[in-house]
Amino acid sequence: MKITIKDIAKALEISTTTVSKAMNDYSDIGSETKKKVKEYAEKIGYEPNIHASFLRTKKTKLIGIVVPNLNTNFYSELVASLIVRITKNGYLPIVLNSSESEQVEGENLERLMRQKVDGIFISLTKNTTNTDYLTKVMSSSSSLITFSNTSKVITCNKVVFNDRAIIKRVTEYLINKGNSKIAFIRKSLISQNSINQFIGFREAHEVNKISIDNQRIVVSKQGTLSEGYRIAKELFNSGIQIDGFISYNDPLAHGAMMFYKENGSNIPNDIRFIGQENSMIGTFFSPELSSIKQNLSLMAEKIMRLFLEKQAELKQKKISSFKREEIETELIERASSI
Amino acid sequence: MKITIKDIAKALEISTTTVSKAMNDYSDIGSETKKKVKEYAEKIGYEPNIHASFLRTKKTKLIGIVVPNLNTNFYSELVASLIVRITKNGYLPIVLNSSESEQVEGENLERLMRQKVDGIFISLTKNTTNTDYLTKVMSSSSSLITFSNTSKVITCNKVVFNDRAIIKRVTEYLINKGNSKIAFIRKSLISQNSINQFIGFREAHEVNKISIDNQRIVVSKQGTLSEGYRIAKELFNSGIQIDGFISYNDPLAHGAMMFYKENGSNIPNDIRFIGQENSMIGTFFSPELSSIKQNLSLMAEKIMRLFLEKQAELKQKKISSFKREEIETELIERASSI
DNA sequence: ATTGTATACGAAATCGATTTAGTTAAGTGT
DNA sequence: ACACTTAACTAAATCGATTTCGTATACAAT
Repeated sequence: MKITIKDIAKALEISTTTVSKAMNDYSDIGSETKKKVKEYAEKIGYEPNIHASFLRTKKTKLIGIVVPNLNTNFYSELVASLIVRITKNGYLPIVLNSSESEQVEGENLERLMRQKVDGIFISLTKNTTNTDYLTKVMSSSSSLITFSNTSKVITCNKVVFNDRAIIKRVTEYLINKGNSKIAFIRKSLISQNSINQFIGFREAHEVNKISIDNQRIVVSKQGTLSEGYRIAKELFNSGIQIDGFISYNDPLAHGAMMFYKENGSNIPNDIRFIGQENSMIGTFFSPELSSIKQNLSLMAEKIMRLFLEKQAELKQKKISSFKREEIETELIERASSI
Repeated sequence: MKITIKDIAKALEISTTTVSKAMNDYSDIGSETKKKVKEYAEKIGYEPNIHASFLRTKKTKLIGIVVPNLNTNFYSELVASLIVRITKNGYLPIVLNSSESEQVEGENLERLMRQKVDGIFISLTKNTTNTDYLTKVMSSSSSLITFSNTSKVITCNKVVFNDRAIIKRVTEYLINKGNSKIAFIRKSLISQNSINQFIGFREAHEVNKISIDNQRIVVSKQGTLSEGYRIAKELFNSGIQIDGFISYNDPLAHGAMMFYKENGSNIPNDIRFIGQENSMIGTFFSPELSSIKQNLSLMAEKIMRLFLEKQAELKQKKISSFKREEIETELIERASSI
């Protein structure tokens, strides 16, 4: 029941060449013929075979998405947002999950290159240091865009949040409220994402001539409510005083807030809390959690736009430079930090 | 830089036919030759071009996944689990999200058929009534497996949880504890998933000769913490008494529990609460929430196994019947229902 | 009348594999 | 010595598009 250009050619008594050219709007086909071909194609429900055309065009209309952990609100929402853009533009997304494993990440990139996808959108795991696979992608025919968590080492298109700037701003916001013993919970010591945030944290302290106590800098892998609670408890039991708390997501801040609340601390007067990702949970329990809101939809939009620009440039054989786009984020101020 | 069978043929001074057959373990190629070909292919890093071989084999090694809402813990975890199985078996997943829209769901199925994926794994939206697209898939060459939320109307492979049985069991569990005014929060009135759960709920009442008050049956679309809270508040303000609460996820139960707690109810003595999906949040706040735990990893495993069996049968041109696999779930009993 | 130039179309090669239908050479049985 | 297998290999067709290189016609310019 499959319909090919041959069927159209036969029915319209023209050559397959003409059919193909008509469908692809070649300039050497008359407008009458184009119309006839397209109308008949539509009528009999002809769909060009993507795999056959790949042989000549080298285009698959496939885009690979690789994320470190799909099973998080952040990435599942971002991926969902990307999927909408990708399909709207006539592409199809192959979604792969690295499960925070650098090795799986490498395997995923290999799989995508083997499939000859037109583009790869990747956010690196928090452990990734080896960029060999990325370099391999760069020298392949798929165009690469790294997002959210990228790498300084590789030169390619990047779309990131203003990690350094927002954390600097938020830290100064706390400092201006009189806080000087701020705990900072980071995702990893390696990921660029986390490094940038920490630089912002440090700059805010330097500008205000406040010293940072490394004991208040904690790395949390799980990033869960209960880990937030545990971290707070450990800080408290070790006698490390804090009057501010900034973490890389909301559950951590929430868990920590629970502990201090149970411990009789007055929030926000004794300790101010700021999370990230602005999740639902933050608004439901009292006091409501201040949080840094990232516009995931906008990030998806910029990634897609960058990709489409790149494709257009490739078509015109322009040599394009690489862009690094930084997306503004904002602090949603709530009771936990007022 | 691309390596084809021609390169191997030339280097080894044999025909491309022999190379192809050697790579695919045809029986009319000598074992010596096979070894030589495979070793050389490995050495120069040959990868067969998937799109070229599609032209003859009609196999893409692509599987489509369609879920109603990727941006939920349930589906993002299930999809992540499916991705692992799919890639482990040499396939690649195209993930699409229907955003609970029947129309988008139809478009997604069309896209996947156009791409000629080998299989489609789909969980229907809660509004889906039209199964025309599914029928179209069934008559296409992609094998279809519906999971989690499927349809009674269509005949195809199905993998579902024991929705009816578990809700019946859980309802009777509450009835046996003396509860007779149980609220039941369902996802939709249409989805098979939700219908099955409601049937279980009703059966438990019938067996125990307890009548159901329809005012305690609520449909919640959002399924969020705040909606759970709102629903509880509305029940309370309407003077509808309840002594039990079963919902289709955890946030709903949690939100409702918050309201009744604030209202001075003693949990679990006055009201018992049971959620579903056994999410982290349930264990963190007091009282801990009882929840029905679904084994998503097992579901992913069964879906993949069913697909691989089907592929094997297709290869042998066996005509296979359709299976409906039901996966056991369990109640994780915690303080909210003891 | 001749040359030039668009305009509209098509034959055949091509992409990179698989598969059909042989072919060749060696071995087997009588 | 003959027909008959069997094993190992290959030329050519094929899948369904795109693209290159021509060709034919009509019309304008010289």
